[in-house]
Amino acid sequence: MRLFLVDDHPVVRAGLVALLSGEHDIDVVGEAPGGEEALRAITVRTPDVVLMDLQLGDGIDGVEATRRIRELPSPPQVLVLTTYESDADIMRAVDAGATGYLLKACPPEELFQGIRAAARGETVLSAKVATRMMRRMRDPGTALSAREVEILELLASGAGNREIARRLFITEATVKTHLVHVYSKLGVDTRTAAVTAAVERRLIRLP
Amino acid sequence: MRLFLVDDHPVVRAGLVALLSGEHDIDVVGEAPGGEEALRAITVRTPDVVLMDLQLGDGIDGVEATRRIRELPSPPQVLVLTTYESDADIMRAVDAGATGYLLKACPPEELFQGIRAAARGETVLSAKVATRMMRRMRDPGTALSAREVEILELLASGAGNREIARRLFITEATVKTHLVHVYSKLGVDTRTAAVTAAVERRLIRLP
DNA sequence: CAGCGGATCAACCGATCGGTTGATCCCGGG
DNA sequence: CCCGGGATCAACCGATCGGTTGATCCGCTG
Repeated sequence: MRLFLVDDHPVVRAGLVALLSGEHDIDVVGEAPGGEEALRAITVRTPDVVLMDLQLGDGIDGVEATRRIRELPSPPQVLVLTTYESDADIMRAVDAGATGYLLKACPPEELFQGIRAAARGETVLSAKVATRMMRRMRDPGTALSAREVEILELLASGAGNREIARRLFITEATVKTHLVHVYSKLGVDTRTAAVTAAVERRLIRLP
Repeated sequence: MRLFLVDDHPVVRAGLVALLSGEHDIDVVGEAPGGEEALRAITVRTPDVVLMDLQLGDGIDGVEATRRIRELPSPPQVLVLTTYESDADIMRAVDAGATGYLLKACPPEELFQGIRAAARGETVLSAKVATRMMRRMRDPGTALSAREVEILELLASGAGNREIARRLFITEATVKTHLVHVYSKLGVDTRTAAVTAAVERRLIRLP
């Protein structure tokens, strides 16, 4: 099974290579520190699975890299391996076409099995990630939509309604409508309280 | 030279061991995923240098672990190796007794040299970290007063000016004056942006 | 197909916020 | 003793926000 690594930290790439050297059915056929380099290399190394970090320093981020990889002809599976478990990160990664979402805190054996499962095209999620997704499914009444989470992230950056509208290519009226829903679902009535509630519930993550 | 690793991610520990195996003057004499385990192990492994991550999952964080290690009799040097370069993290780590502060994004060779320098008791800083510290020294006018931090904490709870005034037994006018100063010092112009800036700088902590 | 929920937009209005100017009080250092 | 800085308060005003009502469009599901 051919595996390609994408992570901006040399230490992590070296660690993955070292850990995977004991798994003889998994061959690391290449690695890259950023999304652009990965896209170029993947077309010639033809991996079965790409192990992708979401935070990639400068250049495109892991979500955008995942999206472009999945748009290639006969693309490899993309398995996200990252530190954070916010709804915003998970939803975006899945939307971009990721086959799975594992946390770096997971034990190595779970990582190995995840890579093999991803190669078979199976969806693989860390226990904590799966729990979060399940809770979202069970009570969709209180779960925020993807759009509402986008609003929250811009809210957390300190943007006003006009700025949010501009960045999402919608009108202020729509932003306000979303905000009313967000406030209602989080049980708050100010933008600041919404941000702190969202951070505490791990809906979003402060950079 | 005897080195001890503290990092909650098995992948990172394996990576460091793999990278350092090529440096024959550096012996990894132990490793731990958390601060408590590290403290117990260090007393018997007697390393010269401890390589410390700041984010350690559950339990005490890297700063607190560093402080306790430096309180041991004839303690090892502690070299911080972490992902972030926020002013607050740097200041807190240095205050806790860290010998140096390196970023995980740095090239491995810089890491090797840093470990050797730390073993000699020299202070070692990543270039970006050194730049931030210099700017911090030159511009101390951004320190918030105790009262302003109190205001920020109530701000983060989502309280309006009236509520803040009531809880601090002052008038709304005074709250507004404090807010103007807080905005100015943090370089923002909305309450929400002030909260996120304050959280990132660790001036306040979300519950 | 009918209906539901999500996303979009509009208009209105009172409440709150952000910015400005100016003032008093008190403490501690030069 | 005077000065600076922090904390306190006041009044004003334009901008923004929060709440409400109502509407259209689209995709999914029973």
